[in-house]
Amino acid sequence: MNEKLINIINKTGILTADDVQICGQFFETVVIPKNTILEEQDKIPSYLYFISSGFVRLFYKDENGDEITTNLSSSNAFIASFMSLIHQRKAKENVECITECEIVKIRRNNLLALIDKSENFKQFSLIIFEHAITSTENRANDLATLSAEQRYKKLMENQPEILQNVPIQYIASFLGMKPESLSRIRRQMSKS
Amino acid sequence: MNEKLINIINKTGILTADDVQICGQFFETVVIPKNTILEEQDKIPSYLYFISSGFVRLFYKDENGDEITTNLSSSNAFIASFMSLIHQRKAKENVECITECEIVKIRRNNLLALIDKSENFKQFSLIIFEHAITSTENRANDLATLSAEQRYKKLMENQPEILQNVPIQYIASFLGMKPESLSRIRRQMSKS
DNA sequence: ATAATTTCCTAACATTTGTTAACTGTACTT
DNA sequence: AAGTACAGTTAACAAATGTTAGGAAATTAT
Repeated sequence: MNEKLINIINKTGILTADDVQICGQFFETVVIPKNTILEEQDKIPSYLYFISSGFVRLFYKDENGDEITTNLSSSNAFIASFMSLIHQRKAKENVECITECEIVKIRRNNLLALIDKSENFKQFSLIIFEHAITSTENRANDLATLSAEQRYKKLMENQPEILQNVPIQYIASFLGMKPESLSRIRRQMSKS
Repeated sequence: MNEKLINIINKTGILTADDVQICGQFFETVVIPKNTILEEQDKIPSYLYFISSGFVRLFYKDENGDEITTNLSSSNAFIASFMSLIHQRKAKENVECITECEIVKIRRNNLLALIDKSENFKQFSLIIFEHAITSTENRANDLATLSAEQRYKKLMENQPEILQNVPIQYIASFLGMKPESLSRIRRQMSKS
């Protein structure tokens, strides 16, 4: 199985070597070209994804056709249209590879089987899920309490690799501002 | 058991009459005075709450001691510090009754027992959980894409009862703006 | 009931962010 | 290679929101 995924799993300390062995049967590693849509808005998603390398975003198209980026993730993160994946509902968002990515994926039914089989894996998947929710909560609270500049600075500190590899327009959308505003903020910061 | 809770349960069509019967043993109805903290930030929460009547908020104190309201709920909604309740972790937020409330609550261990016993109840609790997550996602997306005035109008349309019963300062915080800004928006809207 | 405290509103002003439009550079097509 | 589209930047201006300060109204405490 993918080495980075194994590392992440071991870091949690939840899964035994046997558990990891079993997992390996269900995870599949694939290389995905830049700009590929992995899961599509309004369709029922099939996979949970682990990003071994590369950059992935979640986004939805609003009523005006504008793309709203709701999540930016990179190496060692799990990503999916979580709620829709679990409930087998139409996804509210697209999952897209921004760069070429090495992706480790597991089908929903296999994921559920693992969860059902192993208490450890149930715990592990809960943690993945919790990360996703925490990240949404943090985005909401940051948008509610921080200025555009503060939000950008926070992203710089927490996920600097994003700034180097993700188009500015996606970053601006994720941070809840217009690309022109983000441009201005970057320029002003580079002055002082 | 509480009638409103039974109605909500029946609406989903998931639980049988027997299921509801069993639930009744674990849910407890209480009347809570105004301004009571049900669960406290940085402590491990114990209960899942159903609001039979009244208004409840989630809020956290930030590093400056400012209170940030992250959720405003009223009758027929479930509320809790969900992730912390499930994982038995310190809560990131307080759960507070804004008005006098009739609350139906269930202890975490009983909730887990029900989930474990009944596939139906597992499904039901997943739906409760999904609502909570969807509401956080919507808050984030609204904060990212709508102006302060648009956010207020949307709240007016979706939860008008909130405006009559929740202090303006909490509403402003929930909507990610200063109370003075909300005041101005309300005044300007009342003019035209 | 009165006083004290808190909430809400108002207004003037400052700051931030959005809008529009033009321009540059880059990537993609043919 | 030329042409076209797209992404990012810049600047001037407009609009929205924050800040500060003061006062009115409501709530709570004495």
